[in-house]
Amino acid sequence: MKGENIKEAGLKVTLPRLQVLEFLEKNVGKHFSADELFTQIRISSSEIGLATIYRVLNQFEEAGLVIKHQFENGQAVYELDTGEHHDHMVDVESGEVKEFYDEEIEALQEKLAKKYGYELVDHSMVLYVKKL
Amino acid sequence: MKGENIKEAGLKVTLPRLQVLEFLEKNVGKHFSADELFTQIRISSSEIGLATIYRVLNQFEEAGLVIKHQFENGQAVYELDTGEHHDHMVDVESGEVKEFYDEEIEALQEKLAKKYGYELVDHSMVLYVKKL
DNA sequence: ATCCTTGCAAAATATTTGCAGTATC
DNA sequence: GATACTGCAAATATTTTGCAAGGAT
Repeated sequence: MKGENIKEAGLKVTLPRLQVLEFLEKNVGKHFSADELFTQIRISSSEIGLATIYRVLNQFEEAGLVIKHQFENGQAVYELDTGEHHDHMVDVESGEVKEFYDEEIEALQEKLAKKYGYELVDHSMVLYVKKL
Repeated sequence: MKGENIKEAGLKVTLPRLQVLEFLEKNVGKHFSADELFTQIRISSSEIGLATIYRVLNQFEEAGLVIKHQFENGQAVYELDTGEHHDHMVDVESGEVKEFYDEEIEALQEKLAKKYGYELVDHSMVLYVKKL
């Protein structure tokens, strides 16, 4: 169903919400700022307001539909939450974001938490990199 | 010497710069937003401008005297760069923050960046944990 | 004496909110 | 039809910049 997950979040299935969700679904693994989403959706179709984008993204985040990231550049970016954990690598020169998953790192983090007497609940790791 | 590291950064040793640096030196391991520094320095002494705080912090960051962190709340925070890198472990139940350093993780991050054709410039890692 | 630095105010960014009209259930 | 939602504009919040005055070497 098209707006099933929107409805499940207790939100009405409206055009702006569908547009935002569908755009993110078409671009899984990529990250967009509110302004980029605004521009993209404006280009491909109708009259959407930037404020609405922000409102919808906040509601989606609350509902667990999207993940919000605050990388080092001031602007927050959003991506669809596919439920599959991954970490991020940010090219500090181009701003490009790559996702990656490394079993060794994950295991090491578990081990580290235990070493300090904790259980690992969640983590975030961002590598800031530049091209060699 | 008091303003030695300021001078070494190619900056003139001025009152605002000394005040910011000394405040951070008195609070190693803690993090402050520009606004908090502004308020704190205003309370304890003289007429300093918020814009100056921002300028000084940017210069200090450039010079490697302070580290800037962009946490999840929009406001950037700064801490003195003691030269000792560390990551953070946050107890999700108590809110307590532990700093830690692990050679194996550091090496693995370098390796990972290389694997994707990048040079590691910086990284941030936060482990969210709870007591076992 | 020169050039850097400062504080203030205004500008630039990023995001949120008030409101009156509109669409969804 | 009631209520939630929207777009726009105005309001906030954070950080940067222009400028004239003040300070360091």
